[in-house]
Amino acid sequence: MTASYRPLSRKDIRRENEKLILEAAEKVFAEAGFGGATMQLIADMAGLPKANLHYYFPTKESLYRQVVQAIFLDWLKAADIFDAAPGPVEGLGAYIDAKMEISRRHPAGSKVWASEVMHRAPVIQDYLETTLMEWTEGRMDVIRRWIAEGKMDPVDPRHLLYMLWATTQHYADFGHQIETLNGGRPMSDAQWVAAKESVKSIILKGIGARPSPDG
Amino acid sequence: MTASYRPLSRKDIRRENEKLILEAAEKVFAEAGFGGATMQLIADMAGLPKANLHYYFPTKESLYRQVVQAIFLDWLKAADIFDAAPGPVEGLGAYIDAKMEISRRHPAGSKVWASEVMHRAPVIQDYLETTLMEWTEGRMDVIRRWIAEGKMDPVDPRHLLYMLWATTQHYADFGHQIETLNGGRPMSDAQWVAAKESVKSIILKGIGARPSPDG
DNA sequence: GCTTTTCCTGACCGTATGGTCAAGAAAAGA
DNA sequence: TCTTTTCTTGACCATACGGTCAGGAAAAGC
Repeated sequence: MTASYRPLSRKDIRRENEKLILEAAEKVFAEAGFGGATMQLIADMAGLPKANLHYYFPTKESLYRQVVQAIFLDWLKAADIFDAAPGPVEGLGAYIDAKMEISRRHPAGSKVWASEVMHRAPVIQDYLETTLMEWTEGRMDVIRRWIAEGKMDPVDPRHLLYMLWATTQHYADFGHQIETLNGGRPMSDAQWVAAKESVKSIILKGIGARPSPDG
Repeated sequence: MTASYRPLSRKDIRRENEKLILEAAEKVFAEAGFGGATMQLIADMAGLPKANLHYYFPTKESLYRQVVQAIFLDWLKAADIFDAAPGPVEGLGAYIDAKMEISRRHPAGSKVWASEVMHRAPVIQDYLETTLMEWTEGRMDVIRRWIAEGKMDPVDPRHLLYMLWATTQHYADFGHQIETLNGGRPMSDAQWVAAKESVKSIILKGIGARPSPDG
């Protein structure tokens, strides 16, 4: 019991407050956009005075930058499974599952990213040109290899990737529209399963993915 | 010659200025979001003094509302072809073509819509609940009919529609990302053709669309 | 020509926002 | 214990924004 009353160390305080602020900021940026978000709103949601935000993050833009960076790194991780897979059924299937899960659990992040890109990426253009470019080239190589090995039809790997991004992120970015068309109710567990299955089934069949013989 | 120097009538002036303002507003709202857009920016882009904007559109929100409404009506038109088609190959193929063309020619509108929905549709929620809901139900009926007639696989029509929206609008909403990944150059005519073909081919094959016998 | 209506616009106003600062509280270091 | 460093925060500031308004210009109506 006594241990839990030990005063927080400096490092703990900093880590905890930064996390609190970043989480609040992600929500507010997602709901209001960069221009519509205010430091006061973020402060209220984090339960801290506004001046305290400026102590940890000197400007609104620096706070926003860190939010976007965290999202981007999160997405890159989701694609690790891609490379190790023996073929498109396993690799793309798992990738779709992973990205759908992010859309479900982390919709605010997806919205912030979409907003940033739609506004011509003023903050993360360098990421697009370096990290994302390399990542995309690498994944296209994997797809081309699968095609060469006869594991799927010879589709354009670039547009396949765009379709994967578009379709999976749609469930986060347009979640409000989907909810409205669902009678005002959020998608149930069963509906999420159906969504994943629909997406996977149409895309995998659409590219003529053939299950690995040694799967 | 003399005719072209006739002073503009009141109706002409109004129509012309409103059009000028709406076009400028669409661009600015698309690039900066509702919160980031300023009446001054829109005025500058339209080449009019700010006070003149408030003469035609009393508030920023009323201007925004009209921009979003125009976009929505534009999209509804694009789906007329859907109903008349004998089957999914013609109907969905033409719909994909039409929406891809809008993404190419009218990307700002798509971005404004995306932004509005991402921010929980504060301005057009009623449209979602009425017009869009009815439109969606009607199109799902068409798809179900095609399925019943054996013209395509029994896929979930709802998620098929979401995939169509997501994929086609992605080329507008994420156009900047696509351009960056394309070496910083906008997609060429040939690349647009390839994009359309990729999307159509994967989706139509993915749903097992069978060409109409009497096509 | 005279009156009415519509259009135009520079100057102005209240407010909200991002950001600053000084002074104190609390932990760390010696 | 005394000093140093880090953290906290109410009060404050300059600016930019949405919106107003009065007074004039220009068509329309008669």
